Amino acid sequence: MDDERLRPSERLRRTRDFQRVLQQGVKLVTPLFVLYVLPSAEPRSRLGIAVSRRVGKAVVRNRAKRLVREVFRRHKSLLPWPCDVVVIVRQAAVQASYRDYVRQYQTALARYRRGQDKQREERKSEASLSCRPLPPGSTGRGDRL
RNA sequence: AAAGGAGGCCAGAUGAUCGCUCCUCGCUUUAGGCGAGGGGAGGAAAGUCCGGGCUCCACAGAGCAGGGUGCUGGAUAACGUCCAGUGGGGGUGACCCCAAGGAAAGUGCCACAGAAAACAGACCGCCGGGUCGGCGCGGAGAACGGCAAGCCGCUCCGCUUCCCCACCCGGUAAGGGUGAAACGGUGCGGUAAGAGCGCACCAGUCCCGAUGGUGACAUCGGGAGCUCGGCAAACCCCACCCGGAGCAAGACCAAAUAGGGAGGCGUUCCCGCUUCCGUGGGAGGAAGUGGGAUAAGGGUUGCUCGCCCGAGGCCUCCGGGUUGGUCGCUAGAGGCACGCGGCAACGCGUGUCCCAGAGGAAUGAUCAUCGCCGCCCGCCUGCGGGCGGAACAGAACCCGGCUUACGGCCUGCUUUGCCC
RNA sequence: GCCCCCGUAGCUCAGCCCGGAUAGAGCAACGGCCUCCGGAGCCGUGGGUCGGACGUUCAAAUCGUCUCGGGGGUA
Repeated sequence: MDDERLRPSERLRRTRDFQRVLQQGVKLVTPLFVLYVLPSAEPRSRLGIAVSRRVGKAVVRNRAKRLVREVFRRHKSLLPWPCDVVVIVRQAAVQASYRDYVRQYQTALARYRRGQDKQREERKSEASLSCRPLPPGSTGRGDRL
């Protein structure tokens, strides 16, 4: 998975998709942005970005989106399986550099993987279930708490 | 050198790696993918303050209302923009600024202060005249008071030329603390006092004429004592302009809901054709279809008229579905160069170039080198090394302006200071 | 894209249409009275670039233009 491209099919474009990820995904808060991660049935991970007008002017918002897109594109291997990811950029990200973005993204996804591994082990001990590491939406909703 | 003021230009460059998007070509193909080549933010892309193009609105027609503009001439597709001028104003100057029609069409407002704030009027003042006036003067009286017969206060009568005080009548606007603004200014004459009442000069206004200019206007001459305050970014008047909406305009394709519920209004007439019924043939009737006139109602984004649409139709409310794709979408009032016309804005001609088209929304990230600026160190005063910095800001249908934000460079200009 | 509203004391608002000089009201703040103390009540006090700039006017919170910030409607 050393693919560093970002095709149109790897982007979230529908309001429905955004709503689903925001409601059912795992929320990961960092100083620069808020990540929502939800495992997906699609062959590839998809990215959606939201930047509020309160963050800054058009130039500032566009730059934030580009940096987030770059981080996602360069670090796809951090996701253990295909996921839909929504990134909500916070105001503190205005002054941050590309390196800051990378650092925050890495730590956030490390936290995500640790949480998922723990869940999987619990589930394995309860009952030997499917080998496919693709949790359905119902467990995803439970992950938020 | 320092301040100032005008105009123009640029918006770091090159390369590598990893990406995004569009176009062309080729291969492959189920959407799609791969390869090659090429294009990919701005001077303001911004604010949305104006003006157009373009598209649609069963036509855009008239009047009213509403909005806008406001010296002149030109430029332009158009403008509230630009250019050239006129008239004002500011600055020592280079230069800059001005919503700059009408206040002798009308209405309204001008706080406080002040006599008075707008066809003038008259508080003080000045002047003239008047009075059972006061005051003054003269005479008389004796009741009352002071008191040494007299005299004074007092009472009555008469006079009053002048001066002073009060009041009344009239003249006048020279002077008057005020105020943002006070009914032309100065001087002389004149007068009871005064006043454009008269005269001289000056300032302004209006009228007439001449000359120059397309014109705004300028200059000159003559006349009228005409002196008529300001505010129309107060209402308003005059002249000119404005149909409405906006690319989410609009066109097509696909999908979905299923002709959903409640209330109200109207459910008419004429003509042609076809079929059927009827009949001796007709008249007539029913259904379908095409056209016309209307009704209810609607459109004409404020109102009125007018116009237009309009027969299982229209209006209002509630409920439900879709909220995907393609086109519009970038070749244009286009850029650049040269020539010509014009003071200029700009126009014309020729040649040449094709120069962003996204759609949860592309144009990016990292690194290196060079160039620029600042600081520090070495130091042969030119170079080397290190660190840091590089503004405002991101196309969303397209143009022309305006305004606002902002880094730097260049050109010639003005004033002041110093040196030669 | 189109359209609208707001900005005045620490806070919530008047005043603006139709200009006139001390810009008001309530709450809050501060001081005093009252009370053993506090609250409530009563009396008093301070606090304003009227979002900013330019203009019109004798005079601007008010009128005009530009601008900044905040909020909303609509397809």
